[in-house]
Amino acid sequence: MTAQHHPERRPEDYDARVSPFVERFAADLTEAGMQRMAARVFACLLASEQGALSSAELSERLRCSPAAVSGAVRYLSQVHMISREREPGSRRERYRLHQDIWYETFTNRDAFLDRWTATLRSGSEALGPDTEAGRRVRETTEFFDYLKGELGGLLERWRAQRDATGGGPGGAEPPRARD
Amino acid sequence: MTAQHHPERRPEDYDARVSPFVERFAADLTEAGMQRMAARVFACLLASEQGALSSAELSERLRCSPAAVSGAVRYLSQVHMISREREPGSRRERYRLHQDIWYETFTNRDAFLDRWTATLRSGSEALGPDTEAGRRVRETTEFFDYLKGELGGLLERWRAQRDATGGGPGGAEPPRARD
DNA sequence: CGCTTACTTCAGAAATTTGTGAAGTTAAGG
DNA sequence: CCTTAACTTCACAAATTTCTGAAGTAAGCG
Repeated sequence: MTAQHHPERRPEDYDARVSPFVERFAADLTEAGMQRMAARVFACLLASEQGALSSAELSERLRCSPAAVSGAVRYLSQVHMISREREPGSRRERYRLHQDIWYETFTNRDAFLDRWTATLRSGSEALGPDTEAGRRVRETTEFFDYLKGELGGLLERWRAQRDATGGGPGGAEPPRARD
Repeated sequence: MTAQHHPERRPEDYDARVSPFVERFAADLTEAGMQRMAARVFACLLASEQGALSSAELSERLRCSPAAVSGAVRYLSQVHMISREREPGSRRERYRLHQDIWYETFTNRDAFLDRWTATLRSGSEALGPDTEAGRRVRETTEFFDYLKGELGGLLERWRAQRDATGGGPGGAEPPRARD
């Protein structure tokens, strides 16, 4: 019944060494506003050898019901942090972290920023151009606009830097096949 | 009973024009993980003429109990988004948005990033340097380190740009006295 | 074709968060 | 001093979130 097909570390290592990290990082994410189970699933995938696990593997490692996993992965794929793929010739589904997970995730934050700036713009109109409150809200709008504008470049630079470093000696990262 | 000492817009304007904005922006913040009442108080201060309100004013505008305001402002000052000041010769306290609120707020996010990178570093050790999971977690650590490093400069550049713009013609923003 | 596995959905129990009224504390002002 | 205003703290009620077991659906496999 246990999933030992992969050249992963021995299962007992998960509990002893990996689980504490998963739970701690999940707690960090939860504190920052993420749903708890979604955070646990995400952290568990991050710490998995392949960056992908099935529902059964997740519910075993996290000691929670398949139902809880189901809810969490639905959320995570809605916000584009994971993708779901079917193992061919099996009804087992695998939930996989996106390639370039942080690039993806932070890019999707644009949607948040757009909503916020829309709200703020309507607010600055309601307050009027000749009030201090209006000025403050306008400045806030400009801040988030600026942030949005900068974010893209920042992410690109990080990607470039990472790829440059990874290309050095030490064989850290084989240029991952796109599929 | 009503506070009409300030050259604010007429009180009825708050309900009709400002409150919808306050509630909408508060909802945006809540959706992003902020406590609801804290978000409402913050949004209300943002939309206030002076960037500062007393507990009574807040509980009137938000139609909530003084107790709820008390809890929210405690939280907001813990995370350094507002400061509390006493009006001299009065037992009325005012809660004031920090100057440079976004600069401050995002700078304080460093604490979050520090906690995350600490967790991630311990995780990459637990996973070991020769595993794909370890590599992934290490890359994540590096991403957040990079983010932290860039954030300071980004904020400085925004501040510089804003101050430059504000200094132009049109008298948009008098160089705010530090006190 | 049914059997079985793998996942999803749903109703509800449990836990957590949120906000209130009431009582308490502190300090201004007569 | 005593009164009163302004906030805080606390206990509890209400609302919300979170997770589970049970029942349902779909697809591989014999």
